[in-house]
Amino acid sequence: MPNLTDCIEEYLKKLLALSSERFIEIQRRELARKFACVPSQINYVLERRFSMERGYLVESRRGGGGWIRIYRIEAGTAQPWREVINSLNGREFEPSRIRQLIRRMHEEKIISMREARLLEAVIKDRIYDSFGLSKKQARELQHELLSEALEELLKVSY
Amino acid sequence: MPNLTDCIEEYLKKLLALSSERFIEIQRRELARKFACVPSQINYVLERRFSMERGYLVESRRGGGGWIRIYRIEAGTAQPWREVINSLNGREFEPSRIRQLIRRMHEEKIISMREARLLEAVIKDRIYDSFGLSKKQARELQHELLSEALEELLKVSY
DNA sequence: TAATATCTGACCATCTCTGACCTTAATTAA
DNA sequence: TTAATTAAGGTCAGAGATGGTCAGATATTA
Repeated sequence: MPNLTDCIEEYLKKLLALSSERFIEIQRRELARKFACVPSQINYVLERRFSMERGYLVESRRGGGGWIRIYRIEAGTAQPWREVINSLNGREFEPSRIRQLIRRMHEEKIISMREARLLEAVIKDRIYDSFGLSKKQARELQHELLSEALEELLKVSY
Repeated sequence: MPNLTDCIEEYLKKLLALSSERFIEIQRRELARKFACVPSQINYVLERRFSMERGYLVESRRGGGGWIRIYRIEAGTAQPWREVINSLNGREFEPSRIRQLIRRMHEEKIISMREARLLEAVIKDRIYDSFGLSKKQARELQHELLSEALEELLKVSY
C-alpha cells in the first residue's frame, strides 16, 4: 500500500517516460488538486524523489501562469561522475545523500549492484561507533574511504 | 504448542513460498496486530529466524506507508567463502594475508577485478593515519569494514 | 539452577503530510 | 506608468505514522 509520495513520484516518472522532451512541466496547484493534497506536498516529493543526487533537476517560476519543470539528467560516461565525486569534497559528508548518489550510479550502470552494496557497507555508521572517533572524524574517515574506493572503480571500466 | 516466534516464522515462510517475487513485503504494525503482540516482537523474529546466516535479507522503510521486505537469498557457490570470512574473526587482522585472500577470491571468480580493487582500497593503511587511532584500533576498524563489505558481496550473487 | 530463548514496553529515528506564512510574477485599476 | 490585486510557487515547523533498539521480565531448556 504505497503512500501519497510514492504515488506522485510514480505519476511524474510516467509522465517523464512518455514525454518526448527531456523534461516535463507541471503546475503545483493542479497536481495537488489531482492528488487531493496540499500544494507543499508536491515540494516534498520533488525534494525527496527528484533531487540532484537521484539525477533530476527542478526549475520553477512563481506568479500567474507559474510552472515547475522536471528534467531527467543524462549520465553517459564516467567523467561527470568523477566531477560529482570531487564536488563531495567541498560540503559536509551526508550519508543519506551519498546513498542516493550510489543508487543513481547503479541506475546509470556506472557501478554494479554488488559494487553499490559494497560502497554502502563502507559508510555504515554502526561500524565506526566503537572506535572513540568523534562524529566529525567518523564522517571524514567515511569520506576518505569512499573517495578512495570510487577512485578505484573509475580507474577500471567494466 | 509452538510459541509466537515459531508461528510468525512459519507464517512468513508460507508467504515467501507462495510469493511469485523473490521477496515478500509486510507491515510491522499490521503483522503485530494479526498475532496480537508488540511490534518489536516482529523484529525479534526477523533477527532470530530470518538472519543472513539462515539465508535471508531484510530491508525496511520507516514513516507513513513504511514496510519490511524479506528476501530469500540463493546459497550459490559463495558459501565456503562465507566460512573463510567468519574464520577471520578469530585471528589478528594481517593486511598482507587479507590481500592474498582478496586476490584468491578474484582468481576463483568469486569477486570481480573491480571489487577486488575496491576491497583493497578500503584497507589501505594510509587512509587511517590521521585519525588518532592506535595501530590496534585501525586494524580492528579495517577488519570490521572488510567483513561488512564481504558480507554484502556474498549476499548478491552475480 | 543456570543458561538460553522469548516477549514486552519505553524511548528513539526516520519518513510523510499539513497549514500558516512568505516571495515572486502577471494582470488590472488608477 | 504606477500601484494594487491576483495567482502562482517556496519555506518551515510541527503533527502523524511507521519501523528500530535495548534493557529487563518471563518462560523454556540443559
